[in-house]
Amino acid sequence: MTIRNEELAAQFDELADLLEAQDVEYKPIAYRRAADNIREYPENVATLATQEGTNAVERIDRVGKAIASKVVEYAETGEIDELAEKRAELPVDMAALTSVEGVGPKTVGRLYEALDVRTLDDLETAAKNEKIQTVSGFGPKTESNILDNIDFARQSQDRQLLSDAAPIGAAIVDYLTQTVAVQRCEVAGSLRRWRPTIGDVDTLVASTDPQAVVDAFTDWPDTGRVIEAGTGKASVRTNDVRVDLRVVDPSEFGAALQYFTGSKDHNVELRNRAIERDLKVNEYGVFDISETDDPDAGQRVGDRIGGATETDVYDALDLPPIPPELREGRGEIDAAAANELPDLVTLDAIRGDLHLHTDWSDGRNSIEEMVEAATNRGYEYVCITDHAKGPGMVGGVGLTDDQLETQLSELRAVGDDAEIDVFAGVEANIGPDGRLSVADAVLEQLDCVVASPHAALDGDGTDRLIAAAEHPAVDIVGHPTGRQLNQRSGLDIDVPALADAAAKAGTAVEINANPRRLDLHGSAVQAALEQGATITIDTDAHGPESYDYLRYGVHTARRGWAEPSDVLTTWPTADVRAFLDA
DNA sequence: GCCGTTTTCGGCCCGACTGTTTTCAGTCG
Ligand SMILES: Nc1nc2c(ncn2[C@H]2C[C@H](O)[C@@H](COP(=O)(O)OP(=O)(O)OP(=O)(O)O)O2)c(=O)[nH]1
Ligand SMILES: [Mg+2]
Ligand SMILES: [Mg+2]
Ligand SMILES: [Zn+2]
Repeated sequence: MTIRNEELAAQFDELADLLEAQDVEYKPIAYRRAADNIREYPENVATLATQEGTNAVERIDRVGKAIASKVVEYAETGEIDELAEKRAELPVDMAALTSVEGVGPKTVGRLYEALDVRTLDDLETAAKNEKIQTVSGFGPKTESNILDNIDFARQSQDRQLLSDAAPIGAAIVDYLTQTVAVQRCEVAGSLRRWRPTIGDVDTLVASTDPQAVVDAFTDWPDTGRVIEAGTGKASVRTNDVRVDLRVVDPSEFGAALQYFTGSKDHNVELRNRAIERDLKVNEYGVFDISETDDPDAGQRVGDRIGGATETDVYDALDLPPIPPELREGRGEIDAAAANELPDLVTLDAIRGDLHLHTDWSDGRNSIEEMVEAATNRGYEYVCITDHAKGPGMVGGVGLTDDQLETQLSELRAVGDDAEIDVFAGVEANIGPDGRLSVADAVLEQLDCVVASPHAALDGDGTDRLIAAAEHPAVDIVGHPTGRQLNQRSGLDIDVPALADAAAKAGTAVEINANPRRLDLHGSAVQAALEQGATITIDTDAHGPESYDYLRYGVHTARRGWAEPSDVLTTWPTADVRAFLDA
């Protein structure tokens, strides 16, 4: 069983926390940055470590010799010596304890030393028995806050789906916009960057009366508990999610929007670029501090260069504006500096959808209804790809080879009457051995074959998917990992290897736009494009209303640096037909 | 521990809020 990047990253996050508890400087940050990059790496890092050694691992940004050798150590032995030592010195359930709001590594360290607190249960007992307030530096408020927050920490803390968080963001923006003191209000954070999952809803307001805005915010009918409420910043929890608010003066809105949109890594990189230029960037603006004695003297020291708009901020750093979807600290600042930012794909550029279901399998509508809805959306073509029979098809919904041939004639008949082009396709299952659930003789008659995994979604899927991508009849590898957000992580894939094979075989790799999937995700798309792969954005709609998933797919493509020409479904019908025929 | 179109050593983003403290540490964004 391979070690997932997530598991590997968690080791370094824990080591970071243990070191921070011991007042070690800088290393915790170094380990966390490395952990973040390992987590996002488009190949399995443990496999890389075993097969190619430390040099290959050191290619990961922020991973140097020391961390690379620890990666190899973990991949080979399942343990990291230094981590084991630190755990012995501080034998606590670090992840659980720090999941309590307001409890960080230092608190964990001190409560272990003073009260032998190792687990959430220990923490609860200590708080209930009023032991925590006896520790110096802690008081009754800290103790009761901890007690209040323990129950929440015990619940699973899933991130919200983008599609669930978006309406919450719209609701709070709507509410705040009606507040008199609010001049402008925008969603920021991961929601503005279209991350597939959202930790909290970040909202930015421009106002000259911050207190009034914070008051309105905590009075919001959806507000459950107020986590904190200061003069220009507040956080609350609704039933579903945490909502953060930041309020700034209208003249500072751009700098604040830049700050609050993030990502954190992007902000740090941007601010470092500022330092190189004797500038300071914060959420209030860009400041020239070359003539300033003490740049740390306050938030607005130096000569203000700008900050009314986001473009001001980037401009002051000699950069073109960077679209929010790119702001993940994955090379976008270097690309911007070199004027090599991609010309990102847009919703308008999409001309069709190549992965759709009807009531011939598990869809809710007829072929005609799906085609009509696509026509009304202004599409130039669709491809109907009902499930073929096979593993993972619940209740035997899939079509047999005979049924597929029957449906093919039906699709041709509908196509003859339709205003748009109707391609005949199928969604075939990719078995664990890479074989498809439909006979080659049937596949060859169809215009477009989507091959995708539906069962046995554990472990490494690279060989399996490459086998499918190289099948002569296959045109698209659909939802490649098979992940379901918050449910299952799906197959582990060496994305560059899959993309390379797909590019050579003339097979497209899908971004499945269903917001429960978003598969491939942004950084995988970026890796795939680097190998020259063609991407297709499909909704996998099982009814006309699901065509609206498209926007999640398009923004995921943008997160993967995709330009229109990279995306098959922006191509005109004739070019798509040529791609499918080839 | 990591990193480098001024560096292979000397820096490492910057600020708000809370609770505890009598001036700041910890946590979080
Ligand atoms: N400069 C700087 N900005 C930060 C830092 N932490 C957070 N931010 C900014 C960038 C983030 O996108 C923004 C909102 O913070 P969040 O913790 O909500 O992160 P974000 O929304 O990106 O992800 P999330 O889905 O909420 O986990 O605040 C930091 O340490 N330094
Ligand atoms: Mg957020
Ligand atoms: Mg936030
Ligand atoms: Zn499907």
